Amino acid sequence: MQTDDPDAMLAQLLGSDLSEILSISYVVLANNQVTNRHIERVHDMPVQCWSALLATVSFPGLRARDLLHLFPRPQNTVSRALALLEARGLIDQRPCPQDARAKRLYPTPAGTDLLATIRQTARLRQDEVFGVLDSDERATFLALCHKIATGPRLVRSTVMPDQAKRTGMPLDAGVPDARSPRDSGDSGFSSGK
Amino acid sequence: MQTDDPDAMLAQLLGSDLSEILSISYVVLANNQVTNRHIERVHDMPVQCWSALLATVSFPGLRARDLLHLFPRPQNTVSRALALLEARGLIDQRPCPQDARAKRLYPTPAGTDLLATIRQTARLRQDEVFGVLDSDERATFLALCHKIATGPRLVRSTVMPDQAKRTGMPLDAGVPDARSPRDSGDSGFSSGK
DNA sequence: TTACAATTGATCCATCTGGATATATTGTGC
DNA sequence: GCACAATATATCCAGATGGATCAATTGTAA
Repeated sequence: MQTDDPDAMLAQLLGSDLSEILSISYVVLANNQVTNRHIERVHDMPVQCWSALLATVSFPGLRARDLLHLFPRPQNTVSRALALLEARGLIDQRPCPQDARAKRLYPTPAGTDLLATIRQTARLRQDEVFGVLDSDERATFLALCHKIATGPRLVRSTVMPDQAKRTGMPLDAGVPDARSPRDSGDSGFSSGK
Repeated sequence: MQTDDPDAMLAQLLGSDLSEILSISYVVLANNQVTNRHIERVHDMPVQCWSALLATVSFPGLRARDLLHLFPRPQNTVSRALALLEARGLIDQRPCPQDARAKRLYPTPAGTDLLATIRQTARLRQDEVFGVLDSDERATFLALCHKIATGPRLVRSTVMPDQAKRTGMPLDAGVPDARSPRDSGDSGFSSGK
């Protein structure tokens, strides 16, 4: 099937055999373009920073490793985000008495204030994105999202296991690049391997 | 409210005033950790490459700019993804007769084959993620996703406009000044982090 | 025609990302 | 106690990212 209309192409992809993954990814990608860029421009802060700030304000005293569970991202990304938040005086990282390796995170008043500002804009944005649904639909969508989010295979896949290796790739030969040092386990994110 | 259980924290965030945005973002972030890493490991290819390959196989003859509409990403990212796909012999970029600026994209047989492999795995992954829903729920979820995806404010926000400036400036109508890169259509609009 | 804005895609380059690794601490078994 | 694995976080650095810009073309209006 052929078409030249971008909207028709999008509609067709979102109705294909990969409709579910493509649809939800499209929504989040498109929203990220708007939201992340806005927060970056207005507050000079990448997305992982205000995610971390949100969590810290919501759960004062949590540890960096808890953030990995709330916002699945590489561990060093979280570490740097916290360093930035601390450098800006938005959070405090205090050594944990029970475990000297860990640090407990607490928002400063400035951090709490800034988050309140961001939260307000984010709420408006949320209503903008989900406002096309009526309130019953919104409730339904949220409930289904939660069901998906708590599914056991979302984070621990069997069809795409962590230890999968490279396939033969019989037909590349033409790329000078070729060497990639990937491998090994997933530091940080997983609780077991 | 205080808790030390990461699962309880997650549940609480996903039920907060930002529940909808946080929930859908969580699902996609978690899935990306699994899917993108897998494809990268197995096929040595970043996510934007197989997205572009999928689109090219689905709509042979499309132009790079169409990809921006299908997969909202920075324009240079798309440009590089296509260069890589071509270097690997997975697509051809042929000059467009109607418009010498543009190039039309066509999959090679190798590209079509590789996409078939990736598509199969992606389908399995999709069933893994959405399999926690019964088929009525899946249909409902998909329909609601589509409604959200086609909402006019998803891509063109009013609360987070493109021309927003640094902190301190509230969202007054801004300056509808001269040289603002307004696009009535949707060219090079994109870019986000 | 000429001039100029708009559009398509490629490229520059400062910054960011993330896999690997390092450092410090805790826990466990002997 | 000691040795060693596991855990919490920080840091290194090759390579990716993305905002800005460029060159080439097209469209448009005098």
